[in-house]
Amino acid sequence: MFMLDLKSRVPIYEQLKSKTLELIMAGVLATDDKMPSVRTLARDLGVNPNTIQKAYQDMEKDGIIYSVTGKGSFVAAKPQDNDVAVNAAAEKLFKAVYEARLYGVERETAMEVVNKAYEKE
Amino acid sequence: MFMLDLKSRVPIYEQLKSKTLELIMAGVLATDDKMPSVRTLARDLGVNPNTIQKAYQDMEKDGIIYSVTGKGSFVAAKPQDNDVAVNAAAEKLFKAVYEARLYGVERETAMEVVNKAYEKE
Amino acid sequence: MFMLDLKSRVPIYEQLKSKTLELIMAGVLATDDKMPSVRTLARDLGVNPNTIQKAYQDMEKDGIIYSVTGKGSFVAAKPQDNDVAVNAAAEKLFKAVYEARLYGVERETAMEVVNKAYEKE
Amino acid sequence: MFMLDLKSRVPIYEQLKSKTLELIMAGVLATDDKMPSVRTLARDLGVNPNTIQKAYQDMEKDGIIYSVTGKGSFVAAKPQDNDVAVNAAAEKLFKAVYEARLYGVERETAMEVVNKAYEKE
DNA sequence: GTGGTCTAGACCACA
DNA sequence: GTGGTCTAGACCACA
Repeated sequence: MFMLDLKSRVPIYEQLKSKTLELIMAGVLATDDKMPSVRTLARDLGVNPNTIQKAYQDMEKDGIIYSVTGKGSFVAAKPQDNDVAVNAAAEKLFKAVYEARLYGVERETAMEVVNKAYEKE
Repeated sequence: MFMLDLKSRVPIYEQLKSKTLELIMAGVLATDDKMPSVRTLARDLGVNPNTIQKAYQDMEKDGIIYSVTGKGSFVAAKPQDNDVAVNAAAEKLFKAVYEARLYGVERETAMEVVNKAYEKE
Repeated sequence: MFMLDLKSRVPIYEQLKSKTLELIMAGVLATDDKMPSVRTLARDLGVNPNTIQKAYQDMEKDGIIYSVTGKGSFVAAKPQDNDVAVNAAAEKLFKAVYEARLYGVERETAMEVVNKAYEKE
Repeated sequence: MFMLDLKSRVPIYEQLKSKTLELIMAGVLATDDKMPSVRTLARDLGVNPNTIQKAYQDMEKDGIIYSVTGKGSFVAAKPQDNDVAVNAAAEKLFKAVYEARLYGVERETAMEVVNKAYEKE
């Protein structure tokens, strides 16, 4: 379920975050589903538990999962349109577009980039 | 020319980078134009020379300016389409769009964000 | 582990970057391993924290490490062939070879230089 | 003779240096040939005289040309194998190769890069 | 605790 | 004069 590319230059914890988000958006992981424990997932993926821990902490901070002491981590509510997380993502996007513009990326090119990112998969 | 907002939460050196890029894209600063010296600009803006130095070194790494020891700093060529810098900016944009999508930002919202960033000013 | 030559003409922050890269390529530092904190390393090496900070920020820009505010700095994935970083390095190399050629360095001499650089150590 | 690409992101003064070196290595410019004056060349190329001045100063420093006050600039001796300039170029090359190696460029790849740079043209 | 930004200096090589 | 490196601090947000 959480198949990652350990050889990619994308940090493992980033991949895990993306993967989890994908599974949530696709409906595979539903609200309040239990996430695998840090140790279990670390063993299954063959990576350092600290790495998993970091991804979980990041996701908790981003409101993607929540943890209950002694019970584990669980999937939080699916991001909705006026969620804090979605707005933060839109804000980040705005900065990226603005900087791309400064570096000479044309509006049309930016639009193509958006389309490419949404068509993929 | 390099008016900055010293009270902004945006780091001074980031503001200086953006401002310089804007001036270059607007044609106010042309290729090989001399930039003010680190010390001069620091004095004029009322900030520490190290802060200006950091901005200049960042810009040199990004290929925005080049510096000649003992002579000063100069404007590098304006970024062109197909340029390394422009492509890197487009690449960064793609990642930002992709992540925004993962967080549930709709394609239409992304489009609006792009338009907003290009309309400004 | 990070033994540096403080008396060398090579800047301390450059030495630290090279050393870190060497440790990563040698497998001593693995992906997601925690780097010593800026202050800890500064104390251990007997240099100013700003100097370490500069090295760390350079390395983060180059994709060698990544830092999480409040948590620390971590080793990014080992550069792979076809990586952006590796390609950028090859690009830089091409320019250096081309310029050396312009200055009258013969092909054989260039080859020797390459062998010398790869034999060392 | 000194046709440059004013739209390239390579600094004009760098292009002028490279072009001059090429012309010298190709035998088009011979030792003690007079270089065009800074003002003449600036007018012919349609660039700022400061840019030409910078290129000339760099080339004089590198021993590619020499200037006689009141008479102008002249082509210096063609770089020979044990020239200071050639050795400096080889030294620069060594550093570039070493850094490329650190970033994960394989020896074979480095060799290919060398061959590509020498085959071109 | 962690990294990120900034001030206020010093000294260096290069021209 | 110019940029480049470095020391010795301070204060900030984030966890």
